[in-house]
Amino acid sequence: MHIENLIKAAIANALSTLFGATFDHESIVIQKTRKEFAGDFTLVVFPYTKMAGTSPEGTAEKIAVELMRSQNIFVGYNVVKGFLNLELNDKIWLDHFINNQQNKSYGLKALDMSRPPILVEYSSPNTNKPLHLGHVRNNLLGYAIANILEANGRKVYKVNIVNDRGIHICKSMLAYQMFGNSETPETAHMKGDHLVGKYYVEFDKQYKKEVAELIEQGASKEEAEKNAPVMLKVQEMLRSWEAGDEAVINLWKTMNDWVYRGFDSTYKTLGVDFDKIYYESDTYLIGKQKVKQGLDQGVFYKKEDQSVWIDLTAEGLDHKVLMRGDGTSLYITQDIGTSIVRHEEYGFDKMIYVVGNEQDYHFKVLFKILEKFGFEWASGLYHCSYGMVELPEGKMKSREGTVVDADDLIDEMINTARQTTEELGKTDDLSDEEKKELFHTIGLGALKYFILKVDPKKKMLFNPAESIDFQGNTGPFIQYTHARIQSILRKAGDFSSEFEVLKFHPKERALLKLIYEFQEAVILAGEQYSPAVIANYVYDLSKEFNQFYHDCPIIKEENQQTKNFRLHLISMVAHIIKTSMQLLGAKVPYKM
RNA sequence: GGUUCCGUAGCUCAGCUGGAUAGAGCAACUGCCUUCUAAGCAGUAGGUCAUUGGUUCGAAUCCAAUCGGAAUCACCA
Repeated sequence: MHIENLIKAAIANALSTLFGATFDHESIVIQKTRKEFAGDFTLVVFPYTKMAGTSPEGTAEKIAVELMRSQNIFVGYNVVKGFLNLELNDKIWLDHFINNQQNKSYGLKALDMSRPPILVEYSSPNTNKPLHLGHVRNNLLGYAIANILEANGRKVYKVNIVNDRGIHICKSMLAYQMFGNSETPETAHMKGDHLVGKYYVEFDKQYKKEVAELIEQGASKEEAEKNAPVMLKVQEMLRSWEAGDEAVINLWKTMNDWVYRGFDSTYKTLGVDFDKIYYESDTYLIGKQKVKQGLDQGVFYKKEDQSVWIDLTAEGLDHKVLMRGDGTSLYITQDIGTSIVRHEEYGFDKMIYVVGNEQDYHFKVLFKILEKFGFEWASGLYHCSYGMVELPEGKMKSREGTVVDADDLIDEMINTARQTTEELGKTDDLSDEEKKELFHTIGLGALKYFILKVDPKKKMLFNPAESIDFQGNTGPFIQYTHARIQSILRKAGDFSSEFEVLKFHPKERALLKLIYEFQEAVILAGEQYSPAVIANYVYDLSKEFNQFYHDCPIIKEENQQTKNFRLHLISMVAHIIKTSMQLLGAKVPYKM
């Protein structure tokens, strides 16, 4: 950061000298010079042509001459139309490198515990079926965003809200009662979440069958859907649950436990975790309480049928129902309660909800409601709205069986990593244990990078065939680059900390610049809640390293000073690659 | 229908608050491994930045309209 400030200050001074008026550093806009031109930073001079009273070229020339006269951070310049390309003194790059190369937390800010924490809510599964590709994007985004915010110096707590109650889980429970024959994950040899998911599908099958039968007997579609025996039974079951019926509650606990064990295993292989897990069955009552309180405060109003509403028409939104006529709670009821509880527990000044963009409206309403309650912290709520994951054949539909299961997907990635690695045969000397770990690292690295490299806000297309590609702009490419550097460092053994460089190779300079830019990438990623910024950065860095590797000898370099410098340079590149991948929640191998 | 988001190479994506000749990867074609890991590097080809207007020294980027796509507008989550 400081290099840019240095340059801006120099330019501001030059402008003042030339044109009299005072210039604020902030008002100076410089950009990186495009690589087809000589130079490091570029000043666009069009804004100053009027003041200079001459052509863009003339203006640029004037500014350049003054800059060259007044300071020594630039060693050269060239003017192309209205663009002044400035060449920085190599010493500036070198100093930045030397000052930071030993810093293990380069690019990361120290935690500032004097500020309130940030909460990041992600994952938020329903407990009636296993996790799928959509949840994978959610989990990877949430985990990475939490890392990135922490890298920007903020204490972050990762929280999860599990939607463990409601009609969806009752459907699985009912189907299990009907067809389950008391099987368990152990006897069925299935992960608990998959077993419960199986009965969710069973319910739907049975329901469709009954609806079809009723229609055949002369019922209308609506009647059939409303009166199908399993539908009536499942509603009955939900009422029993709310009434605390012991048998129902026990079954609910048992099946949810199966699901949690399944989720835990998926979370573990995925490498994500939480500081606190909230359960809807605990928080929905608090939400109801708050809604009643809001009613007393006059923030909400009640209709004749006893349902509770809020009027948001003045805010450009609509009327929104907050509690059913029969007093039961809705999704938003629970969210109101949960946010208040969380603020009491953590005193956060910011809470990020990582939730798909299909819920944009929901969060607008939620934030507005909390604002109307008068909570100051409501202004710190942010919906990190990400796009849906689509398959080449279109949207995933659980009922049509087109979902990509998270566990299957992970297995497939790890398998492909194994196959590819074994074909290349570079790691035959690793132990079985090491190989297992390596395949996991590469498979998940590929998956995570593939998903995180696209801007969260955009919907993304997941093509199974392409996602398992390990060449080009992929996780394994970046991991490979890291392994390559480590291999060189192993071969180099100990090397002197002394080095001196008189003139950089263009590829060396390019790497030094990218090293400098890492700090900016971390900041930008934090501001935009976008792991993609880090992903794109680390890809550029890896690509640049591979070019350098191709063009410049390292161990074989004869000049000892240059060789030492290059070894230090690539150590730092490797460290930044590792750090970047860690921010994304991915690991790097030392050999692959 | 109302609101919101999106439209960049055959495909998947970059392109930061407006700046130079719009960049990568995949797919296609062509070179480079007795030399630090070829999961690499280099090259060829591929574009009316959906369309039309507007704002200005300058627009893929900002504004408007049109076309195309998606989400949402439930006493679902």
